[in-house]
Amino acid sequence: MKELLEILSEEVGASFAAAGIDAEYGNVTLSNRPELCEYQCNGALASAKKFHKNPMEVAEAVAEKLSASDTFEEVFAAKPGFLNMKASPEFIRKYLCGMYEDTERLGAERTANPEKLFMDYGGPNVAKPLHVGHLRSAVIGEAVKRLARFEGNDVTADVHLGDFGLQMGLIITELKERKPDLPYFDESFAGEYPAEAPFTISELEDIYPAASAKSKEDESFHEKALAATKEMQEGRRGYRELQRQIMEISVSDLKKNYARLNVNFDLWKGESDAEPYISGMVEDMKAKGFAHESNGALVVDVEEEGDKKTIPPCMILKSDGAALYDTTDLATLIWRMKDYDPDEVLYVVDSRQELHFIQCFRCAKKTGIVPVNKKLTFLGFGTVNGEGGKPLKTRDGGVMRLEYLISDIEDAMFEKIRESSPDMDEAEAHDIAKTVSLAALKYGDLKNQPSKDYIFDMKKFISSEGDTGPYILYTIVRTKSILRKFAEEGGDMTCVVPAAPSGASDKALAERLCLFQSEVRGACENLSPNILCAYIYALCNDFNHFYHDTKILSCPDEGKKKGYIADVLLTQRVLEKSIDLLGFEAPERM
RNA sequence: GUGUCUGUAGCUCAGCUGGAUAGAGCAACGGCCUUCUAAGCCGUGGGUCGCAGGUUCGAAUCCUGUCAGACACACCA
Repeated sequence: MKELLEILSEEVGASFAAAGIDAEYGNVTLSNRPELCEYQCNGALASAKKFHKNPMEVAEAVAEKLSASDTFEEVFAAKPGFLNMKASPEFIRKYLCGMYEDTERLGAERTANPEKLFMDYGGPNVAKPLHVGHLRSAVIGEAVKRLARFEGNDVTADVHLGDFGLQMGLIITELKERKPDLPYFDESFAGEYPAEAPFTISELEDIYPAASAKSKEDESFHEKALAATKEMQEGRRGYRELQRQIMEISVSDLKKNYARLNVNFDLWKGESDAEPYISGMVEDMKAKGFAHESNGALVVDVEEEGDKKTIPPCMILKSDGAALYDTTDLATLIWRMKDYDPDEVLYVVDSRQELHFIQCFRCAKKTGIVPVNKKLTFLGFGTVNGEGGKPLKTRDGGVMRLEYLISDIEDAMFEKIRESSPDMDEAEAHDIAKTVSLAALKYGDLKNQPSKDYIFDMKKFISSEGDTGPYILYTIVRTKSILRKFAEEGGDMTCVVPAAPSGASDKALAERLCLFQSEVRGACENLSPNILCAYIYALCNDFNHFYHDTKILSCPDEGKKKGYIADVLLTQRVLEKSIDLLGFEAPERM
């Protein structure tokens, strides 16, 4: 189906053309003065300069033309030259029917230009527990992925594990100090390494912070870690085996955590998967003259004309010859291009890494790793702050682990449920707490613009008042409850059909429903799930208003009642489809 | 120091390519449950859109300057 505003714009545009003005001035938007009208067009004002016509006269001429249209119930010109419109109930009914018949996509068309998209989000480091910093990448990335797929794009999602950098050297060095007798450290060892890893996930989680702290104080420890990193990268057998073991243990733990967040990846590749491409890439860059030495390191200049500030060169190898994040990110692009040949690679990463990606992208294009016609996109997100605007920390100032954050919000939600429904079965209350708290967390994050920092306020997130996840879910639960009751009372769902809205609140609801596809498209095109959040919040408001305004099940007029039920059903479908795209779900009751 | 981003109600934020009296939510105050889940709904108060200029019929939105804050500036990722 065409988008509602597109249909209206075309019709208004035709009237502009008939009045001798370019049809594109007929662009229709939602009204910002709902008391006056539902839709407006400012084209007459905008065209005044170019066509040297009195905007008011233009608006009146267009209104005159449109007054005969079945699409509009009312069209009038206002003061300086606004064109104000109301859609006819019959037009709305037809549009709703179109959405209603398409149970899969609710009338939303796929993009006319589907592309092959490769997404890089998540970005956890192996051996380091997930912390709040990983939340946004996962949550935003997952939503963007689902939106892009819904729009008809071919999307591959890669978690891109951090498993090839200094943190591996730190772990190896620390482990060597703790258990020096392990065969991994014996260079002359030629036998089979044990199948069992020499550590558990919780040991690993203890080793990394200890090593990290040590390397900051102890210069020699730091140097050992650097050396170990390089040896691991160069393929020292025992270290590679350790790296593999660390990976294996971490990945199964990470998968659990991401599953808990309802976040899924197609690929569980890591930085280390780029290793086979590194030496060839370096040689190629040298041979073609892109790379040169600078202060002992190997770099590629990426400055371009028009830069407002000097962009530091992209570093390919450190002065000790080891790889670093530029190296693996570039070499990773090699296999992504070779194996997947995407039209676009999209990175959902902390915005503080923007400069790094500018360097990488330029270098990749300059050296031919990525053809110039492909898109490399950086979607940077802001920081999660605590109250007071400083980055969220634990009470003792440490990094907030993601699983604790999730548990805390789940516990708080459970308490809330116990208070409001003391009779509910405890197991069910736990189930619901899980579903609702995840929605609270994800919606609380996604409703913000990705690029902006936001303040994490647990009380606000789990509140069901205002623009929150629980409020959205509560509204969905209401729709389900009505539909359940309708069926229980013997209502026949198969002969329910949308009706022309007859009152103010059902018309407002109906017209909001009609906007579904344009909002989804807007969210997808702008990489902004917050647009969809704002839409479903408005839809929930409209629905709740309608709900309080209307006797639905006890409506004496059978025809009207069927129309109301259709509205409820369509509301439910639109909301559930939307939250599915955002990456969470609703319970049956709450 | 250089660059990027942010500055809208007490708090947290929306405001699309400039358009009609700047919108929500929270908090405050006041109403609404014998009727489909009150985790809801309705209402009241609250703003010189950081500041100063400029562009024009018209600016929160565009331009310049200025103040304040956040972030980034090659061998961590």
